[in-house]
Amino acid sequence: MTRPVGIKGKQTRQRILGSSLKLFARSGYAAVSMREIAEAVGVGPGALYNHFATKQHILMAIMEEHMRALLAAYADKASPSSPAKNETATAKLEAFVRFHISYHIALPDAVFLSYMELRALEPENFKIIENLRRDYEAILKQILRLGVQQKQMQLDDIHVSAMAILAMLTGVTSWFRQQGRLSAREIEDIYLSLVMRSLALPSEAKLAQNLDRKMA
Amino acid sequence: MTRPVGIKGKQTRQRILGSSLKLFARSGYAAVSMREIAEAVGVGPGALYNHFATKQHILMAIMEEHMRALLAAYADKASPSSPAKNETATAKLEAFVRFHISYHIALPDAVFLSYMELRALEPENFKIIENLRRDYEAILKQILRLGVQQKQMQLDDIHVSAMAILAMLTGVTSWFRQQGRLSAREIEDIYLSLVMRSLALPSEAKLAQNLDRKMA
DNA sequence: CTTAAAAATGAACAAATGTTCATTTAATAG
DNA sequence: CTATTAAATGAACATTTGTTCATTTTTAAG
Repeated sequence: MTRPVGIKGKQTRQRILGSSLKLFARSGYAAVSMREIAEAVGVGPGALYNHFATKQHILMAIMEEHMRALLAAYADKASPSSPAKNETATAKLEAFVRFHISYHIALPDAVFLSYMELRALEPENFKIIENLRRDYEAILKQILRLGVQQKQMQLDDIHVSAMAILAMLTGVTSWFRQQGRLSAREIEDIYLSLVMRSLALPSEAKLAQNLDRKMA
Repeated sequence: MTRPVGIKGKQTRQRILGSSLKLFARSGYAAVSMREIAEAVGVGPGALYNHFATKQHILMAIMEEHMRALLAAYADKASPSSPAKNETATAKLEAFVRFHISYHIALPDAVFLSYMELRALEPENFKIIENLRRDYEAILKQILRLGVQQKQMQLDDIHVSAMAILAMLTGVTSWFRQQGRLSAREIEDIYLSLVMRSLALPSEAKLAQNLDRKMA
């Protein structure tokens, strides 16, 4: 028996991506062999090459599809619900934080992998993923810029603030466990509160203001 | 010629650790071969085994020494300058944030490695590093606990807040470049400001308060 | 100066690596 | 039903892997 009954090609492709994602996330790209992937899929080693030219192509497919899905999911969730132009920066930020946390909690492996294995990408692939990442970061930066412009937020540096907030939010995947003490919604609320306060206007956050003065 | 003149053993050990750190940080533990390390050190492959029993021992030595150095550096910097008991939680937090940022900016490779390659550690080694990491996290948690107790800070959850702040601070290593637009000190200030505001007392951060209400 | 320990060499080993390929089977279009 | 294509097999390939070891050289102690 060489080819199981009732199996179509596209299905196998998806199973390869799924198994690879799990294995790469657990052990790292370099530490996973094609034979391990094949075994996890339940297939011979050679079969993988009917769907992907090289191991690198598998990694790239996972990362690119994840980044595009992330951007598409945000576009879907943010745009149609209410016309973006009419929203305040604060409301947009809340939507962004909630989206980011819930999405990252739902797909921890893909997020973890896309962050950890950037260095395993060949230069041209790296550029593509890096650009998609920049597109996503640009969303938050734009919200912060709008918040400053609308005098709803105070911050010292758009870029650093965006990087700091994203690192904080994404970090949730490193400790969150599905059966843990807190629900996804509770974690969303806690992170949202931290982010909102960190950008509070100076006139309404006197403690922070005082600390700033003390530092100088 | 098999053994160069004027080379003592301890020097080679340090050069192995240094070269391995760079290579592991750049490409990942699994992607670096013992031959690459040997070549970087300027030595034959067999020589490595005069100093470390296995590749895993090299990784473990780097990580353990880094974590112990981190804890020792904090103890050195925080304790002797002023008796810890008399400091406010706010002052302690400022010291912690400044220490963390400056230390992580100074040693980005070691920090990056110790975070990224935890999964490359064998179970018993993992436990040891995880415990050292917990010791470090406990420092921040204790400061937050004190801040709440002294009514200088407001936060929803000690553990989540600590994880969020640490992720934010540590994230600096992923984008900071030594010759970049901002100096280390400027970055310290920006992060400090973000952290301080995120823990601002409710009475003094009405914007955040309002947002909290809106969420509920 | 002699001698034992420490350090370095580089060839060698078995195992594992990513990938290829001739072959066989299942699915599908005409 | 037939012919073609897509999918799967598993043995085979050349490299590369972590590690060992007999040997040689340097260091340092008595």
